[in-house]
Amino acid sequence: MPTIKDVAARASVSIATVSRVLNKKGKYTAETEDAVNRAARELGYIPNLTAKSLKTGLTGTIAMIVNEFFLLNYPSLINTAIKILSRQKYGVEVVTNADMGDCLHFLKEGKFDGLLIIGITNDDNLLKQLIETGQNFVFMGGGIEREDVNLVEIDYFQGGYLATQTLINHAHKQILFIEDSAQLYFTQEIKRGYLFALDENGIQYLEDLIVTGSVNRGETGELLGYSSVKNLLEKEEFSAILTTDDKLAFGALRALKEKNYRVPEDISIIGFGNLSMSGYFSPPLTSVEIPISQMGELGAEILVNNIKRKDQIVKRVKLKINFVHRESLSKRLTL
Amino acid sequence: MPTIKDVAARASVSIATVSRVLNKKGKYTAETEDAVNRAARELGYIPNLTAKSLKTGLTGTIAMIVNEFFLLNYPSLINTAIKILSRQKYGVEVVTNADMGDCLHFLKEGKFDGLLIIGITNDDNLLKQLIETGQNFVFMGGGIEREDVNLVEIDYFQGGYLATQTLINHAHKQILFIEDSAQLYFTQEIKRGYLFALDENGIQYLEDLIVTGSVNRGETGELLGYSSVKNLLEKEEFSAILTTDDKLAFGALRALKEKNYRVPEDISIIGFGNLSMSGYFSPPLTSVEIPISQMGELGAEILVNNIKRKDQIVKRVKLKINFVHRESLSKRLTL
DNA sequence: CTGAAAGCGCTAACAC
DNA sequence: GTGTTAGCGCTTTCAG
Repeated sequence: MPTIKDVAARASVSIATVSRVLNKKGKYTAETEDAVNRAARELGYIPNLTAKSLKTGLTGTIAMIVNEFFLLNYPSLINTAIKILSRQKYGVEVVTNADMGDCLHFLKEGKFDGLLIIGITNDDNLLKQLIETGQNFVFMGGGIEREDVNLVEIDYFQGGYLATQTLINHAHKQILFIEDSAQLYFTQEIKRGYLFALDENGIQYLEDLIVTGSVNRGETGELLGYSSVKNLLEKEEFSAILTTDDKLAFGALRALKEKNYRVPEDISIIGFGNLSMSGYFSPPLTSVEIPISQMGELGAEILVNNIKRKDQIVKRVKLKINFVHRESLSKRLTL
Repeated sequence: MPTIKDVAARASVSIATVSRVLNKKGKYTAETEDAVNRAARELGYIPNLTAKSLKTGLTGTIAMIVNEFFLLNYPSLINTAIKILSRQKYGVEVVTNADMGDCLHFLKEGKFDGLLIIGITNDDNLLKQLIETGQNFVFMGGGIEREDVNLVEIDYFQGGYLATQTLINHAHKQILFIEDSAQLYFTQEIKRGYLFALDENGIQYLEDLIVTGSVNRGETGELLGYSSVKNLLEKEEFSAILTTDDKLAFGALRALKEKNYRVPEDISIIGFGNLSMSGYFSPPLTSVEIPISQMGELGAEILVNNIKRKDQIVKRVKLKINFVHRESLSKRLTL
């Protein structure tokens, strides 16, 4: 691999001059510019990024800390973030299964110019240390109490509340709630919305109508939805189902079909996430759409602004959900 | 941020000694070991990765070059690769929309220890240059003719052939073929299999029964499947559908339902990819499963072995597909 | 067993 | 306008 020295030698100038013209900084004549560019081209010279980083303290790469659930279920989040970031000449390293301690480590290693963190469990002590590094990072998804960190969150609570309220408005009282996992923040928030709506309408929630899976540990959402509904259909009475993600709903739909229940005539169902295929199921699934791409976009933009402009203005954004009415929901007729 | 100098000063040793004990290389007494470790701990010292890289020439990060289609539709590929690679202490930078020229650039920049390349269009000249760098990389998905590069491919051709043959065995002759895009390699291969099977059975293929979308440019697969079938149902005669990915099939399924066609009684349909929800549609979708996780796993392992053991043994693997029989397929009854 | 010193490839004062 | 030089923080000979 040729280095800046080789280029300098070939162009008969000093390495400083090479650096100047290649980075278009400082002054030089048109002739030296030509000579340097030609030498560089002829040698196939590509500047070594590591050396540059060591000198500048900037690596041009962002770490995206994301849990497996989001990576597998909402790849558009990552895709969008990468798009925005690469447009600004940043590379994106995707890290899964990291905790806040790892984040701190990453920042201290100097490998990244910033962190985009999604769906991590908070730890106030570590968060404090993160802030103290003075480095740039933004959290996504929510679950961070402190007001002095960048946060782009989605109003999952509102989603859970709205979905439940809609069901109640359609005369449903016994609503089966299926969640991917009790560990995931968004799941907790949706449940909080569900319970809140129930409570507000004077409906006592039933322990038996809340099913908790462990989808973040390999189990597929479809299977969880399928088997819970298949089991509970015989044991419990309910006229509607709310799930924390559409895949759970897909499974539920199938269980219902196999047991000869009609949707929505016998049982109504609302999913979460509005996946691309949700409108193509039969019946098309009513779902709470979450602005996942927008979250990635905003998060990336805030991070870049923080890094580039050094504006240490903390941004906190709460994104609204969008209720997508389709055909899996109707007024309660049975029970 | 404390540097190795600070640790050395605090432990009253030289920086060379600090480096030795922190990397457990060379010799040192138990006392110096303790002193250094204590100093490092007390200062919260984390070695600077950039400096280390500049010295060693190794960055500990792999670039995963992946097109948007794979990122969005098969996130498990990325997830698996990250898992394997991070277990070996490698970070993974995910790059989308890169071509082979970019790959070459990446290698020369020295930012990566290796490349994992998925679904990129080949360019023999650039490939040659890639090889000449002497760096490590492995291709995934196929489309590389040269025998002297690592390649983990999936036998898409066989998948397309088998699916079509199965349809023909079920007395289907007019088979609608819907592909995401003519640009994508796997799509071309599936089509090749489709045409081959047709030809082998003496069935003339019909231009009008081949629909080509541009899913890699933002269009959703479901919509493409839906609208093509909805249109063609009135114009063309066919008793079966084969799609290059399950999302297309989901759309097709919906169009058929809306037009009151029964699946599989009136029309049979086979998808590709066997997504997690494919078995939960109604009817459950017959699909050609592709070993996408396994591809990521193998690719990552081959790459790591190449880097670590410096075994320049070129590995070429062709992974088999797995036909998943479900209920969207039956013997032709109509037409 | 430990320290001094060279140097990875580059950028940015600073002199000329 | 251009060259010299001092590092960025680390690893690794090479002496001792």
